[in-house]
Amino acid sequence: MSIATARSTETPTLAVSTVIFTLRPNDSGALQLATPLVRRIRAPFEGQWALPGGPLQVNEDLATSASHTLRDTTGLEPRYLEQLYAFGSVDRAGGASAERVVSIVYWALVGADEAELAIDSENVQWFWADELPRLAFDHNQIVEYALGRLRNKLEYSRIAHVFLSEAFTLAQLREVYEAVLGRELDPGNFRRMVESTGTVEETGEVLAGTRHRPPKLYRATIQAGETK
Amino acid sequence: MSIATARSTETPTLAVSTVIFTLRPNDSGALQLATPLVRRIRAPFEGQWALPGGPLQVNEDLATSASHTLRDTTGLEPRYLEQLYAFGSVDRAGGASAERVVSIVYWALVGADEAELAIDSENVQWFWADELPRLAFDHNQIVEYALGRLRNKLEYSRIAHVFLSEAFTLAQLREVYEAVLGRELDPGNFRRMVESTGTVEETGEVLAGTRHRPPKLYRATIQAGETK
DNA sequence: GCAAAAGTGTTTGATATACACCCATGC
DNA sequence: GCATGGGTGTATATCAAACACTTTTGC
Repeated sequence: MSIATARSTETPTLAVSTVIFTLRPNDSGALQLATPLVRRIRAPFEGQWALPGGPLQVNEDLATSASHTLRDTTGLEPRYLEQLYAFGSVDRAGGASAERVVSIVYWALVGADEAELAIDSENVQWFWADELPRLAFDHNQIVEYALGRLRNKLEYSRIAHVFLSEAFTLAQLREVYEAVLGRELDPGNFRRMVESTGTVEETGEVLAGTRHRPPKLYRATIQAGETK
Repeated sequence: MSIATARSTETPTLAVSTVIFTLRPNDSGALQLATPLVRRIRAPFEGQWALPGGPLQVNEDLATSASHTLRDTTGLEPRYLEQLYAFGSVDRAGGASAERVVSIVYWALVGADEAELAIDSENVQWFWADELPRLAFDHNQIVEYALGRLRNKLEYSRIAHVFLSEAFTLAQLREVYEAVLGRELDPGNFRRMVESTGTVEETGEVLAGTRHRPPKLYRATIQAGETK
């Protein structure tokens, strides 16, 4: 299992990383999942892209640390934040590092509207979540795992609206589902599904300016944003 | 949030703990969930019961550490082992400790047959999972969380058979479900549910010695035991 | 034969899907 | 008026729960 040969009395280092998702329109105008990565500026994996994160401070809670990272790298606030998994294989650096690092990974969602304001710099760039380059450490696997969790969670819980602004049409909400799940949904059935769960309520307003019948606007009903 | 006042450059300590479940017949003969706890022999929470666990060794994988703990405290091997959650609130010791400890918690299942051989000593005792005393740290919450995960997992995955020995009757399997979920299930519907999932197959044998029609024996079909 | 659990069959209701259709607006 | 997506209605399939019934053993 382990390829580590050096033994020491040192304890493993603890880091917190965050997989951040948002939705952005791609070239053909459809929404697509995007995630920000940071370029590593030192060994191991120097120059390669990696998940944003850093060592856990003694006086900082895990979720707080994840939020911090998000703010520091993108300038954004998470609309949703949840612990994903703790990754700690002895050989997860693939032999590229002597140091043992255990990463507690969170995953976060930010609004599509806010995400447009996100910082893009030489060392922070957004990628399409399904077209990532080869990342440092085991970070490709981690993103895959987070994607699976997001898709799964979308189906049994009701977090889709966090991608949207406060008021939205059901067509917009459906577009979120379709982008995340990667398949088309029947508008009629989708409407019934959403209405039956009681997660949205009408605002009373409609969205004007479309070429056709103006759709009703909805808002999300009160629902706990997770942190644990 | 935090009640910590001291700041230091120290890094948080990393520990791995394990919530261990098995099924044991209670006084009325019905199966009930039991879990082993260890008595703390030093501050904080000296003398109180706590989850088995210990600091993570630099050259040890997370799941391996959890297995180790299980073996050391009970003498048993896990039949199922999965990461539960990383608990790391700054104040999770409730002010009783100056040290910051982040615990990566696993949950494990051991067979009811094996569990009878488990060690019971002055400092290791088995408790009914729903009648625990007040535990050290936030361990009561952790066990509750693990219980929820077990019940949930039982319904959508097929891990119930790990409590049983290799060959079992459907009535025994149903008894496991009933004990974990805490409600009775229709024998006929239960049979169909199990058969439709294809998780069991007939051994060809029947169980003799009952007062009535001898039930068929089944074994679990090949299925991945998780570790990640 | 009778009791008791094993095992089978049938009915019913809830829910998801497919798809036909009407509605309201901009042009 | 007509194109277009918004929104509603309805038939069908699938599946879970309830429950009646038959089978096979020990006594």
